[in-house]
Amino acid sequence: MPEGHSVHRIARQFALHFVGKKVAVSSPQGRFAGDASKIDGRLMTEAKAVGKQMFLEFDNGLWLRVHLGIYGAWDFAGDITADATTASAGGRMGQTNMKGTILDSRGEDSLHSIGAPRVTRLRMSEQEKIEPGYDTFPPDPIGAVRVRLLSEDTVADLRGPTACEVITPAEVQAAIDKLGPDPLIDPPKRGEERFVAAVLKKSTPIGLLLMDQSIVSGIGNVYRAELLFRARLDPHIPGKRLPEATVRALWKDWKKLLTIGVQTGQMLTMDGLGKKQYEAALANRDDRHWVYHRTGLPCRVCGTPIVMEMAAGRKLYYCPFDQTAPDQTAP
DNA sequence: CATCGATGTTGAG
DNA sequence: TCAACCTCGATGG
Repeated sequence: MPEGHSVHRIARQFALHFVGKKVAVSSPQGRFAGDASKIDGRLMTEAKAVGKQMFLEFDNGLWLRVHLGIYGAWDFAGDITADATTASAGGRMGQTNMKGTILDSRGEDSLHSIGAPRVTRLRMSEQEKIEPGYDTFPPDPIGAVRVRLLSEDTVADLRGPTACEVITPAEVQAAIDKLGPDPLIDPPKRGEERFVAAVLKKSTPIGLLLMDQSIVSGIGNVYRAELLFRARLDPHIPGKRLPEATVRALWKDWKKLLTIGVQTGQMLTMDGLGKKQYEAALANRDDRHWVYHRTGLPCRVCGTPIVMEMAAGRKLYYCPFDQTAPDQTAP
């Protein structure tokens, strides 16, 4: 479920609260027990995200590779500073807070404790939310926890990942080499050039290319639909038929949306709106996108009903009126 | 309470 | 092309 922005935020959580600490690694559920012993008790030395994958390095040179897939999630607890969560305060998390069950570890309502250093329990997947607290540290694992990473004052539980394995540096490099550029990882110029070159050589429709992690990293079904609408681009156009300028603009827009996503923890794709509409988008998840999940609803620009069609097993949403072939003669 | 579907990927056929 | 993976919120009875 998480697209690239979530994974970067999760990596940041590890960088802030685990890197530099000795980590006890276990597998309460059991399925990771063999690999857990390879890194159990080591110091975590680095945390980084590339696209939808995260890599955690330990001081014996081994890495933990995690891909959350469609249901994976991390639960953090302990000395997790409010830092990583404040940016979401206006959105989804605000709603959670308003249910009234959220207390930080000092027993104060999180909404009214700006600057408070701790929250009780933070779940990070495609959404982020604060969950009810616990009595003793570390808290008991909730559900089937594949991996538990426990430092002296923080804990992270992983459940439902598509991929979770301990690998060597060479294998990390191989995994990254299979991925297309990530705007937050690749050097700016080089990332754009890689993307443009890859797209312009493919006869595959751009709607599929944007979802191909070997072409560009981190885009999922929401960002795909929204990027194409923002570009007013027909998803069916083959990559090689697009003007180069259009492809460059797509890359720049992805970099922009990803940056916003990492900053806010939300997929804000209607950033050009006025203040009033923008706040409505923040408040209502159903009112947040141009075309995603809006089958049959009127296009926000022209009123034409939004179309949904299946493409490679995923739902593709677009406006059949506004999203057209780009003008080949444009500069 | 049962069922469905999801912001993903892999591998079998 | 499609099922499997494995979890959980949304939906309907």
